[in-house]
Amino acid sequence: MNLPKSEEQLMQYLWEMEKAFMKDLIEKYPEPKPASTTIATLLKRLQEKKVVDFKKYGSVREYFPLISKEAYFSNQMSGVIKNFFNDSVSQFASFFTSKENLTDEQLKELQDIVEKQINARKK
Amino acid sequence: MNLPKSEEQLMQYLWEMEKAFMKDLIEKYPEPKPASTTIATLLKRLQEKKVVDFKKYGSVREYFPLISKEAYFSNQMSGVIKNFFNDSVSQFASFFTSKENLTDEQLKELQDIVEKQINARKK
DNA sequence: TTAATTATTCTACATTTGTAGAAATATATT
DNA sequence: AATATATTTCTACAAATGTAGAATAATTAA
Repeated sequence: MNLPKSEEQLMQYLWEMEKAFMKDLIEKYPEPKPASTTIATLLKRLQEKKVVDFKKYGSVREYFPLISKEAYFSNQMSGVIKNFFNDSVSQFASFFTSKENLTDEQLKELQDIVEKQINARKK
Repeated sequence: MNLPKSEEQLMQYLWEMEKAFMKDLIEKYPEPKPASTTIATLLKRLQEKKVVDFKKYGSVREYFPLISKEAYFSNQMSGVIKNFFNDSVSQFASFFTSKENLTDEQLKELQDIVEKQINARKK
């Protein structure tokens, strides 16, 4: 599932809020907000794509995501890694740590994270 | 610069070859190959976008990328990281190491890479 | 040199995406 | 109840994308 930018943006807000009514979503958008019908269209399309659904409270709809940010993100990453690194995660990691503008501090953090992860798996 | 899938695929091949004639590009595509005019169209569009250019050998054109895979990739990553991790690289790294399907081995590799990187920066 | 092959440009057209007005509904407010 | 407000569906339309045929120019092989 590869959503277009505008829909992804909307999903971003929805993931953040977990569930939301139209007006909450509109609020999320920074000025200049898109027309409410634009948001409605996006919601409609996302429903068609089975990415969003809603629960009805009386006649009010509360929208919620059908796929998790994690799943979606993982998928995105897999795509990038496959495309750019021949499916080699370590090749990617190497690139990432060297080229991506990590500060020394962040690099330390990463080291920490990796270590924790390794330990977590040991047991 | 965010290229559509089909153009990105072509760039992928071009990056791999560094420079190429039409026929080399066509060869790269797996069966069933797209029509050659399709590839020509993509090349044209990429030229308009200033992402690809060519050198003329007589009347034969040798195409080459105007932006590096690294630059393009970095940009893609920044976008993903910004979108999904609030611009926090370490948050991304954390997610990456835990959720992404890294094998233990790969994780070790990553540890190694990080360490090397840290050492490389020390001096 | 003539026919076959290759490369390039133009044109075309169906889909998808970005955006939003008009109309219909439902809800809240005076 | 009458009006203003919010929500939703429909319709619309331009731009971007995916794909490729027709026509043309250039190159090669018979």
